[in-house]
Amino acid sequence: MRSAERDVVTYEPTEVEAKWQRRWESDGLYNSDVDAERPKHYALTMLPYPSGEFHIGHWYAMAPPDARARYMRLKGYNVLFPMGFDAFGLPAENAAIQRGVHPRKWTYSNIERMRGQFKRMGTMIDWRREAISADREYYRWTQWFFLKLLENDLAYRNRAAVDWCPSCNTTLAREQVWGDDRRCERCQTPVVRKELEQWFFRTTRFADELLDFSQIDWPERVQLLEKNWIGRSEGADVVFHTESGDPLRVFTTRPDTLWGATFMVLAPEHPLVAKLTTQDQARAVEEYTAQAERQTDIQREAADRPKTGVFTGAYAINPVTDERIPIWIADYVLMTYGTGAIMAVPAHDQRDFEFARQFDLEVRPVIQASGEDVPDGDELLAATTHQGTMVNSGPLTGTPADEAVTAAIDFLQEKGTGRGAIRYRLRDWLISRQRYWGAPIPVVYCDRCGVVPVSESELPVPLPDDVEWTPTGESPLKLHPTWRHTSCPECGAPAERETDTMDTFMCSSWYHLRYLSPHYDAGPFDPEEYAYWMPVDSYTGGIEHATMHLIYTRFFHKACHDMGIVGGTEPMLQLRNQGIVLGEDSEKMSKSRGNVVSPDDLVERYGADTVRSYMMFFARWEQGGPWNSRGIEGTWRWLKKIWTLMLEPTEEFTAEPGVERRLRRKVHQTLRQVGEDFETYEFNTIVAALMELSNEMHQARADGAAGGDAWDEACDIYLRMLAPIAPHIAEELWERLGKDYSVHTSTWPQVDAAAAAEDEVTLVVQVNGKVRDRLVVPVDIADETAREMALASEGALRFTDGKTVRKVIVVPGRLVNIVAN
RNA sequence: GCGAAAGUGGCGGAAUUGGUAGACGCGCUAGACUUAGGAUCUAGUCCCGAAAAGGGGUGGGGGUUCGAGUCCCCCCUUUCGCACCA
Repeated sequence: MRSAERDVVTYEPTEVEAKWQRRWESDGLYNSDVDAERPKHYALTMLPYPSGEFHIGHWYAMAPPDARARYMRLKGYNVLFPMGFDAFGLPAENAAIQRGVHPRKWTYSNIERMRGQFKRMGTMIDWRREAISADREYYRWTQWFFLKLLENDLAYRNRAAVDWCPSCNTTLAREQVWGDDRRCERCQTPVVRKELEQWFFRTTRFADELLDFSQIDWPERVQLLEKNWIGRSEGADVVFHTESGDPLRVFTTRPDTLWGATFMVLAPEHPLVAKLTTQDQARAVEEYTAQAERQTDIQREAADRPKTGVFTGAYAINPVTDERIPIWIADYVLMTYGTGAIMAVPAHDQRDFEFARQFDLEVRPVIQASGEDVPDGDELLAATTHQGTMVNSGPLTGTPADEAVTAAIDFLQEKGTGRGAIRYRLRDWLISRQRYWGAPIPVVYCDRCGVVPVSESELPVPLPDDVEWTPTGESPLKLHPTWRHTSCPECGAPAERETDTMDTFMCSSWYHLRYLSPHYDAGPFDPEEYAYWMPVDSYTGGIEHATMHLIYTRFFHKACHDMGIVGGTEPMLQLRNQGIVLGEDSEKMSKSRGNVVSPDDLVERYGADTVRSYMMFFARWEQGGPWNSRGIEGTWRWLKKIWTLMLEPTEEFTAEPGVERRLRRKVHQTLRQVGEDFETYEFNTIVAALMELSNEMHQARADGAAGGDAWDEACDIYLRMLAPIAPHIAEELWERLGKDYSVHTSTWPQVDAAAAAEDEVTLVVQVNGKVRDRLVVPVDIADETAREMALASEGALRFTDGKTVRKVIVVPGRLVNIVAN
């Protein structure tokens, strides 16, 4: 009966998938709860922005990690695989402006749609733990964290020149300004600089901690990007003085070359410029400064542009030589790095060299390369950076160059004119945004009391729904008729709310904590959940967040650690990055190019299991690559073949023992490989291995193995291995083979090492490194036997004939190389 | 300019980390079965060679080694990040 029925059943993914998705949901199969008895595994994938539609990149980012989380579950871990939405942000507001839909409505209906797409993907997400950053119960705690940072002097307000996107009408963090032409990360509009009073977080205070990756397993590439971004430089702060006595601080990585400093250069915006400029230079300086100011708005152009600058008319005293050296201003010195002023050593710094040649300033070498004469500064063609010995350097003269930096610092410290110092490229994180759709900054301005934090019991400071969001450059909250008016939490007098909202990266800096207990209202997270689940064991997402989210979230966690809010110092122990799925034309997918692949269409045509499997198979996951619309056919065929392979009526069992032994060997070898590849995120070879095994099973069936014990074992193990990858078809076949629900709550099989072991190997016979024969021999063949068999093999004899065997190398159980001439 | 990663069949990609290069899949070729197929099945598919024998082959050139896709040096190309950071 049953087999007759099986005969006609064809694989209908749509039916199978809908059936099991309903069942799993009603059974709460993917609920994860604290269970002290079992080891935990927190698998986290970067939360999506609810843009409206799932694109294929979402599948690529989500499906393989989902498979891995499922694998960990089968391995016996209590797995938490949560999901949520990074729901505040500009696109919602832009949609509102363009289409007149309220950002809230736009965002939440997108979430609705995308949640449905997630469910169709067949993920093991525990939706009870969903967190949405635009929910009041979420941003209440985002605001709470802001207050904590403020309380602990990790948040501050400052008037500073900040990057402003004229199209998004808001300030941007340094990290959100991209490229050499300084464009807005979101809309590509060139940014301008504005002087504004803004909120910052003290990320720079954590620079060294952020550079320490010793406790976490993050890709080298990410570490490097972050190291470059943080840009730590060791050197010295040196105090020069102007002739009129004003201190002029510089930072240098080369204090050893101080004796070669023949002039100084200030950034045009340097505060001392106006004061020290002499009467007769005033006009030139003003003109240059005005021009530089205009230029910063575009950008100060490429590095290979000729140097420009103007003499201020003033002089400084070189603290080590007591010489009088001219002070210039030039736009190659940036106000935003170091102190905005440099000592120029043209003999040993190429930029200073170019400047000196441009304006005919003295070039004085202070390092002599070993075995060479001291070069004449006037004749140098470029700055020299070689090692050697210090010359013309007062007490340092004669010091080997590699000891000179330390010696110079010691000398400065003794003299009291400088000390060792470390500078970073990293800036403090600017978090103010002049936009509506974000978490309001919970601060009130009172004429009498100044900046007053909203008290915790008053949180959240709610975002009003009735706003005009015409972009004006001011926060829409400022234009609201009543919202900003409040009373001072301290003195009760009329006061005004901060009308800026927070950068959405603030929301996403702690979402992994909110997942632990999204509805908890005694704190941002339930400490019990934290104690069990944190830290995140496996974090996956795109590398584009290396210098943004990933720096912010670690800063955030470390700050919370220092404030006693969390116990650990690292939020995510392991990080892995998926690559990018390109269009079939190998270009980035975009609507304008028309090369966008819609996952919904694929799911409709092939089913979620095929799409999931193909996501794992089609490229090396960490690398990504161009889409191939024909390639998915192969994966689709594979699943169909498995279906028939397992459901075809069983013929008579006629297999010889060798067939079963071979089948079992392949099964257990595959099992071993699949397990290893899951550990290392090598998803493509997992699917390849399973394809190989199904080919082998096909052969075994042809050889009459179906119905035997080895066959049954093969099916059983196969389905458990398939379950993480293609959860629906695995569950369906599991049921049809009469096994207990659910395959997803079963266990990962044990490798039978004896079954996996080969009893024969192909011994490669080489003569002078070239393969001349292949012999099938017992796996445990003695080296001496192998050697003799190799020497006697037909292929070897043909090539050793008439030659003398000089040497024979035996690689046990693998290869024999005969050296003969 | 600085830093990093990567170059393997027509294509995506394997290769136990120094030991049979090209697993698996796409595509292609031939055949079978079908009213038909863009379904399914079988066989083949790195290049030269009719075939066998053999030879060549992992961007290019050198080197180390019994043996190199893998290690070292030089060069080329591509991609990414930073970009006058003192």
